[in-house]
Amino acid sequence: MGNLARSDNVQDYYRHPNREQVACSQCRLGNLCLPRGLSSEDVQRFEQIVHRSHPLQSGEHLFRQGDTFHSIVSVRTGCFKSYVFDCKGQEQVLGFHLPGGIIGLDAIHSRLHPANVVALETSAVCHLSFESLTSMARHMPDLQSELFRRMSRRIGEMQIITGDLSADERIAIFLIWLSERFSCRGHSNHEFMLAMTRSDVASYLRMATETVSRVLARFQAAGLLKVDRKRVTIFELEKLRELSRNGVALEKAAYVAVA
Amino acid sequence: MGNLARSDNVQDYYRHPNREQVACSQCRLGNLCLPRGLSSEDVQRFEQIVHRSHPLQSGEHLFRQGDTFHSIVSVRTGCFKSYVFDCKGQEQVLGFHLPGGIIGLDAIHSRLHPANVVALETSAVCHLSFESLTSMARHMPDLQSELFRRMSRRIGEMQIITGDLSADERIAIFLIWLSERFSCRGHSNHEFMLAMTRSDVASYLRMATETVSRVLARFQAAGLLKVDRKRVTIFELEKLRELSRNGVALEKAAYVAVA
DNA sequence: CGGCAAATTGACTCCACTCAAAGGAGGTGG
DNA sequence: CCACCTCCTTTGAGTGGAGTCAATTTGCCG
Repeated sequence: MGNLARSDNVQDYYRHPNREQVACSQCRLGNLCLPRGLSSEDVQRFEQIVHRSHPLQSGEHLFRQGDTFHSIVSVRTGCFKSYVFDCKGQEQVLGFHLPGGIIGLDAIHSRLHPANVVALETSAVCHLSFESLTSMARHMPDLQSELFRRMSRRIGEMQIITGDLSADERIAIFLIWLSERFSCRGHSNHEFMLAMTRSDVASYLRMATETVSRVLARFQAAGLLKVDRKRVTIFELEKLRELSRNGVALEKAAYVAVA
Repeated sequence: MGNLARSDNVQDYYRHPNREQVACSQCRLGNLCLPRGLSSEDVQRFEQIVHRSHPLQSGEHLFRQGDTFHSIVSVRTGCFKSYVFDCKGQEQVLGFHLPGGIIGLDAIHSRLHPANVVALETSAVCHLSFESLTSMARHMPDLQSELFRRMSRRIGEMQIITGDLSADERIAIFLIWLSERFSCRGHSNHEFMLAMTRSDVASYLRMATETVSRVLARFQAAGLLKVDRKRVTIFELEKLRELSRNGVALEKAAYVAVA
């Protein structure tokens, strides 16, 4: 059984003698994080504005909706979800944040966090004072452009997710997204743990919890993957990728054949 | 009959003796545009990187998908839509760009324009070399933060649109969005022209063209508004706003802060 | 072991899509 | 100026995908 993504957050934390004091230059995130492309000199200056807090336990909130915005947060290990409550009091998941992800880009313009952000498992983060960050960016063109790149990429990503997609497509896209996020951190791209519940996924993908169950069951019946509670094992990554790209729903025959 | 938004693009163009050479300080967009909050000195320096091209006619493309990214574009007058083709060759509308809007924020990270952008009516724009813009931003904190604010706001906006909304809610949100965009430019907030076709709206809101027709007909039957081809007259702005709020709980105030 | 939340499964319902056809509106050319 | 054509829009009828409601089942944790 390979590296399962979920467990390494805690390992990470206790493995390093210095705990929160892991230098950016030593960080396993490497160039997934903001200092990407900076000279080692600049990385050192960058580190001076990094504040590494204690890990958050599952269920602990990083931000609450309405909190004043001071710093953006880079996820080192673990997983977060951001969410709001709609007018009916229903929780609405806006996104998941995995290591390398940056939280708080949506809070800059109003200086208020527009959403709640909660840890879904034990998670470590780095806080970056936004004021320091921007003033530093003025003297580090690479940092400034990395910030722009990040925000731009997020805008592009959201344009895709917004698309008019079937339940099958949404699930496929979501699984591929997870797979790629794990693989670019050196984990298996076909076996991983979901940190979030089915209803988190459902809310994020704007569908009913039951539909998530049913689609996963259908994918499993078709031999694309196996789900055992939180553990997902993908057998046919390429077919899944095709599904996510292609937008063509699986033929019902395909399910029956294997079932 | 009040100021109808659609007609003033052409009027604007021929009204000014200098045509493309309208200075930022004289521009009717005022603080809807990027130089918002800059000192008059800085505005003058800002103007030096502004390139004002001839107006585009309806149907002319500003960018094509895959074009290399050089500059972002501020819409002065008119209306644009950005769109891509999905795997089945279907056009997928990603957004509409009205005066004060900025086009190209999604192209920064890949240095390629991810979408086509076409004028829906005669439209005037200002091109801003992104390289010049960012290097200038390093010496103008207000400009830098305005850039960050813009991108942040866009991310927040998209989180809302992504929501799990009924056809009625989507249409209501769309109409309110238009209304607010027009009113903050000094136009009527209850009577305006749609620059886009029903199927553009449908594609943008991820629904069938027929559904747009039906919902508008239903709103009209309910006395909320009147539609006559492209002209929309809203009678019950508040009820419409209520409808649009029904799905979303994000603090609207944060986002409405002038689009 | 019991209590509880998460997940699954089935039955039924409904909103929005598809298919189809009939009006307009506007543009073009004779 | 009218006839014609094309694209946009509207309206109707029928269908289906995903939601809702409800009943279990499963796993987790004290």
